[in-house]
Amino acid sequence: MSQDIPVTGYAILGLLTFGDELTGYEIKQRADVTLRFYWVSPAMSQIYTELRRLADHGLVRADSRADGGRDVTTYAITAAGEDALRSWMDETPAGFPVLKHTVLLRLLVGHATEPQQSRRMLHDYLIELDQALHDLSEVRESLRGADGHGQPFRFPSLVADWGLDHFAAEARHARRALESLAETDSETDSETDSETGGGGGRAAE
Amino acid sequence: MSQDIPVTGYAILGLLTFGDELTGYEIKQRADVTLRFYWVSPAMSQIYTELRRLADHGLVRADSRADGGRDVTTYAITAAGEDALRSWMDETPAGFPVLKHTVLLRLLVGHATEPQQSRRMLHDYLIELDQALHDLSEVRESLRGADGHGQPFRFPSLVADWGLDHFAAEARHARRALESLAETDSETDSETDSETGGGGGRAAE
DNA sequence: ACAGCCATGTAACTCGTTACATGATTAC
DNA sequence: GTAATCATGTAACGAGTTACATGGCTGT
Repeated sequence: MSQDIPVTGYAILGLLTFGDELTGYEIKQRADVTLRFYWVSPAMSQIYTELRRLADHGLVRADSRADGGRDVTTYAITAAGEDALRSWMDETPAGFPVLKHTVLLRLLVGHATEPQQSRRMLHDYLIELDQALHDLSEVRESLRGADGHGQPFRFPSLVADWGLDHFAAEARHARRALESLAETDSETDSETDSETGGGGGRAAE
Repeated sequence: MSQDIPVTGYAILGLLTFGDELTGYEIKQRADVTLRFYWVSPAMSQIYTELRRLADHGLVRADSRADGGRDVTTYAITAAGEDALRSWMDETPAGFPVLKHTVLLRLLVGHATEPQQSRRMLHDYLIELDQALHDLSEVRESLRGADGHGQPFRFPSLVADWGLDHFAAEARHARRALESLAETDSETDSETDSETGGGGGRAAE
């Protein structure tokens, strides 16, 4: 029946379970602050496409009203939508997370360029991680006060904490890799040297 | 010039920097054991498509020879391919990793179904993580002996260690979330006098 | 003999993106 | 008045998937 809904559709459906009626535009904004960390932030056009599909399936109810001179459409999840979401969660396996980690992909073939390029990349990544940690922290703070047991933001808080830890771990890994590459660098001039470089590592920055 | 190559193309190019000439089939196998953890494991058809494109751009050299009754084509990276890979790594920003984490997506909207469903999902995820950790450990072990400074598997080892830590962290997060959900559960029946479904089974680990 | 792996492709299709187009409201 | 934000779409396209098709080689 409603088997042919892509995951992003369920993600949007999920955003609508938090109570409010939202416009496509607002859904995009919510996705930008939360969904983007664990899934993706779909393009506007994709959101409208998906909302159309969900409406066709009766999973959301579209309310168009003229707000002044423009037509604004808000969307709310229907009972059928809640059913569909639940059966998706209960019956289809979640599947293993997919990581499209360009930083790791490049590090994997680090021998294809100068080590300093890998270090630069890791350094850039650390800066971006800092930003992500900052953004996600703000989200997490905004959930406080309603993150208790039966409260509305219990699950989002759980997920935000997971995400914060994840980014912190990424930063640790990036720093560790940087240290390791710093050793490589100071050894570079001494040509092929097979002994383990535990000794005189130099401070990076 | 060669601007229009998707990341997967560079990933394949990267696999070819480790020395051997590979067939499309072999590239798929290598991708299945390494790339899949940090990028994706492309479908066979995608690999052949990409190899065609890389060959058209002169970034790989295709060697077709008749091996018995069948035509087997092996691919090797060219000097132009090495240049292209290096300038991609040096000149284009890596970008923030994209995480398509269906488990977290579902946990985010955990209020849309029974808590036990979220727990089941996390439990399943832990099992899959175990498998991933096992698989990646084997890869990591296979790199030992050539993971030193100037050695061929230095970077893959760095990345494998990163990945192992990443999966270990994921397992920690999943367990923490499970504990948190277990609390929720035990509070649920004492608070409201709703009927308790199954006889108070408490399995934990 | 038959299953399973090796090996290579084509075709149809879907998700999602970028670019383009439109227009109204709000803030400076 | 003009820039930013709100709001909604269409069109072209690209990456990647599944399904299909083919056939040789290898081990039992």
